[in-house]
Amino acid sequence: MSDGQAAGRSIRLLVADDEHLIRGALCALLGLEPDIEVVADVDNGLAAIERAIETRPDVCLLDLEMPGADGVEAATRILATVATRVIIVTRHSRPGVLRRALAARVAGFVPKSTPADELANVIRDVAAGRRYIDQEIAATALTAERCPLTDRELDALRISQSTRSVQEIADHLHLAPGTVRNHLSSAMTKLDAASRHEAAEIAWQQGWI
Amino acid sequence: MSDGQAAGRSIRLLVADDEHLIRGALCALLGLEPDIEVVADVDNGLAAIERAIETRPDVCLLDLEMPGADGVEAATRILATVATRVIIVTRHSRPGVLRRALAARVAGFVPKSTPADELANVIRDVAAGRRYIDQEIAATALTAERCPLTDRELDALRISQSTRSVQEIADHLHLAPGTVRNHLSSAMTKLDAASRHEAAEIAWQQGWI
DNA sequence: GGCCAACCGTGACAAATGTCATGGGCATAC
DNA sequence: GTATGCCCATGACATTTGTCACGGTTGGCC
Repeated sequence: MSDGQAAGRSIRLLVADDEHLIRGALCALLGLEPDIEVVADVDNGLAAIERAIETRPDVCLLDLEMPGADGVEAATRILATVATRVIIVTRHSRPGVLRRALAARVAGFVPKSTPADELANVIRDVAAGRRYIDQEIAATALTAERCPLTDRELDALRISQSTRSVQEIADHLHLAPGTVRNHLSSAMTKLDAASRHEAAEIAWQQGWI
Repeated sequence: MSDGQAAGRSIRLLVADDEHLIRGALCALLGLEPDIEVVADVDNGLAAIERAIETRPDVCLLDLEMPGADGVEAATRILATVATRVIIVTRHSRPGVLRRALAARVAGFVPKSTPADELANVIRDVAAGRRYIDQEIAATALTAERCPLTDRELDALRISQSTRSVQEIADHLHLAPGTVRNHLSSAMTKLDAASRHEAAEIAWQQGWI
């Protein structure tokens, strides 16, 4: 596979973003570029996977925040099946997500604050086989320290996001309530949080859960 | 003021959105419409106010979520100075914000899920002096019951957003801790929340604080 | 006037939450 | 082998949080 577009052939692009306004604008704008052709546009992650398999685009432009499957998950499943390249576009770049994305063999990672004409260049770069990671995001990702939490602490935090009482968390994990409180307390200390909710929030921001 | 654009004159538009990618795309796309001319584009609320005063556009398209001044605040200050019309674009439409927006004499209110070509029509409608409120948002705003919280409950919730302990809230309000807990408890009951944080979150979602 | 409802402020009480000290298991280092 | 360090699990303890019952004030209504 690899470079399917020699000079003269246009880049076949799939666009996935759940906001119609933005997706429509992107499609229209990128479609104007002489060397880019939008072959599919969808509004959720699952549809992105399906259409990518159908249309086999050269490049997939995926929003990170989407219903169905988020950008990284969609990327993983697309790349497992189709010979294509993926660019993730994101609004808030939680450090740690970049790590996940790179692990998923994503070729590009840009924030939505990127100017539109620059995005076209990123698409060309990626289609040509290069990688493009936004400077800013890369810097914060490097600065971001590694996750200091243990497995159990992460488990407890993850469940505490969707649950109200410690007892419920304990039930899920088959642990005594005191143990759960202990893990949560430990996580709170490490993250300098005042409550388990805040700790979970921080861990989420960092992309650890 | 009012209808500055008889047939033949193009609609002069200001676009404010903090995400370059989207703003760029919007400007380019709307600029393609024969009867729309983008005369200014900015990335924050304060700049929107300045440029609106300078360029006196027919219509201002403002993102609700912006640094500096949010869409409604910018709209208020623009409309106090310039004879123009404002359309607010939003991602998550908290009910209650619509109320604020209408009170600020905003002429249009649309979600980002609006297709791009429809947005152009909304701009034309608004420029012609009509109003356009998205059906969906209007419906949820009407469905949304009036705020059941009392003044003190709102005070307590507001402060609890930025503060950690009940004691601090009590200090701010010059009340006994027990009193604050009481107000918060009352609010929690009314909003069916399990913690003051959740109650504050709900009140915020509803646009009450 | 008396009655009623709503809001505010307060402290006593019960439940939940977070902290701490302890012990077991399992690696790696000496 | 022993020692050290880390993670896990647990129960006892103190603090924080939410609930409840009470009294005071205000304003509308008969």
